[in-house]
Amino acid sequence: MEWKLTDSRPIWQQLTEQITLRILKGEYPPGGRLPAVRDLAVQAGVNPNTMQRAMAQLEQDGLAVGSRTAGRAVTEDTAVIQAARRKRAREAVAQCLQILADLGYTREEAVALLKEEWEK
Amino acid sequence: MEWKLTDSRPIWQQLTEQITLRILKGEYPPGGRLPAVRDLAVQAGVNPNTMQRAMAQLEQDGLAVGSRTAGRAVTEDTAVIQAARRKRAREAVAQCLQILADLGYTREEAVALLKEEWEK
DNA sequence: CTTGTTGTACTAAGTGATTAATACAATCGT
DNA sequence: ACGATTGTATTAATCACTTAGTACAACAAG
Repeated sequence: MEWKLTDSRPIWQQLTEQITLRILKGEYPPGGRLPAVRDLAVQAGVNPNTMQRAMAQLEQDGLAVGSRTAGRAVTEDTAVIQAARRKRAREAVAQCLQILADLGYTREEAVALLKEEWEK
Repeated sequence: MEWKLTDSRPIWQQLTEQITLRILKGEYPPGGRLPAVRDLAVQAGVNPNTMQRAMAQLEQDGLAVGSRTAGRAVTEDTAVIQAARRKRAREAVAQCLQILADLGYTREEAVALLKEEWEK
């Protein structure tokens, strides 16, 4: 389990995104229990407080539910998970197309570039 | 001239990216002079020091050249500009495809999503 | 030559992110 | 009942980013 903390953005945001990704991929299945905050913090090499903040964001997004002392679990609401998955995919595509448009790429150039990168 | 400073990343990085974009689009033509650091800072509503840091990054990227007292200009090397343009486009596409792959999208689903978003 | 503009440098202060080190209450397993 | 684990809260310290204010040397234009 790898943790990539390369951006110059707040670490807790990056942690939230990566845990979210694991939920969306099903690596953390719906209803399944999440590792303890302390364990996750050790794995990621960050302070427990930072991981705590990432988990709080996860709950606010509705992807995780916290029971006071029995640990944290992924939501059982698969609709929420699927909606988040589609949203993330759409955002990624929209951002990419926005950048290409900003750079003045025509539709043909963009399609060509997409096909080219797809092969890698 | 709009300046979007919305991310939680360092402002100078965002400034560098947006000035870079203007160079890549040709809004700041090769060899053309760039506005003074102080003027740009006022336009963007940031401290001159912050804009200064953004410009230093531009020079390090080879997109701008600074003469000690006659202001700063865009590089005349169009090859550098075009290379940066292609690099940015490739990175955008690669990142998008990476996210889609992480989310478990098949090639068909990805193509469908791309076509769908393209229409907007 | 004088004046204004330019890039650059410097210090000080404020803010947010992160780390560190604890501490506490609630619950689960034994 | 008891100990271990869990989420949560608190306080302080450190660090990077940002702002503010000022200053200086080099060059252009008058």
